[in-house]
Amino acid sequence: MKQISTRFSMAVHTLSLIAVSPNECTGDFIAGSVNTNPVVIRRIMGMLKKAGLVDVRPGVGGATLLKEPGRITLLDIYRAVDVTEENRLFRMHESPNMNCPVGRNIEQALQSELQAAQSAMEQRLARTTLEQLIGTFQ
Amino acid sequence: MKQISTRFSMAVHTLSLIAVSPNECTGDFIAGSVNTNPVVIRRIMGMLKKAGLVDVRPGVGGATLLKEPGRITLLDIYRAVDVTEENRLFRMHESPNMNCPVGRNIEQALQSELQAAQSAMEQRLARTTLEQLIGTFQ
DNA sequence: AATAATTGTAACTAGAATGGTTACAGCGGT
DNA sequence: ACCGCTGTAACCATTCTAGTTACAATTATT
Repeated sequence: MKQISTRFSMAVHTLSLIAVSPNECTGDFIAGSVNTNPVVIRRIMGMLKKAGLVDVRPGVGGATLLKEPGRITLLDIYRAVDVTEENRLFRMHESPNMNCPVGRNIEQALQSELQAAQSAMEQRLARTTLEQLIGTFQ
Repeated sequence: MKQISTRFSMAVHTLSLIAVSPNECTGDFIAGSVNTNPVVIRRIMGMLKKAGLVDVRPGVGGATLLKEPGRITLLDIYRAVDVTEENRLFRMHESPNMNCPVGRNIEQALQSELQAAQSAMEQRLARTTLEQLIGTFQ
């Protein structure tokens, strides 16, 4: 990956819409605001539903938040849309040469640093709630 | 992207090798330790060279660090291997609907949060030097 | 009961990134 | 001149992305 998928920003956009205008939020309406295909939104809604963030009404349409906007963080959304593999931002090359002192030790040494960096990013995401985000422009 | 390319971890591995055993560090030798194809290492070395981190000797072979290991951070290496597009970790969906209050404002509001999260990660990478990393297993 | 709007998925597509591979030209000591 | 190395170009299979078409299932309304 060169960049984290737009699924994440679309999901934030989607939840913001549901929070701001709880009625009228059908997949097509959201797709119109996000400017993408409705199916893309439905896929994202499915992930948000699976994560317990929203309830989607089949047939009649529309969605509601299952948690208050003040209790949904950007990290919750990030995790919901499954944007990284196995919750690891950094991928490491596999099976380095164990006969080499560097090859033997690099994996563990680097892994903990990468994990720390990933955590720093995630904890920053966790500090912002949907409510705060909406508050900046509503 | 599901994950940040192994180019980064391979580059860290490569520089660690050069720091630890300044002689013998030909592309083939490094590739043997990393366990990949020599061309992959040569490509990475080209990027590290372009970033001013190493000097590679064509013809004769081998590479040397252009900065002390204590002055090369993981962030320097991360930046050198060009692992994200335009230095943006998060990609955002484009051209949301400007007729919608959310669509009109989400970009700027979210962008600053994402930038903050990215910075948190990068600053954590900047805190670790090659010297520290090598120190943990040498 | 029929209708219409909506959700939930499956299947397919074009485009791009990844990591590996072969091939070969150019460099530079010996 | 030789030999080993670097620097690239070209190509490949695989995977992810985001969009698209299609259609079955759901549910309020008529």
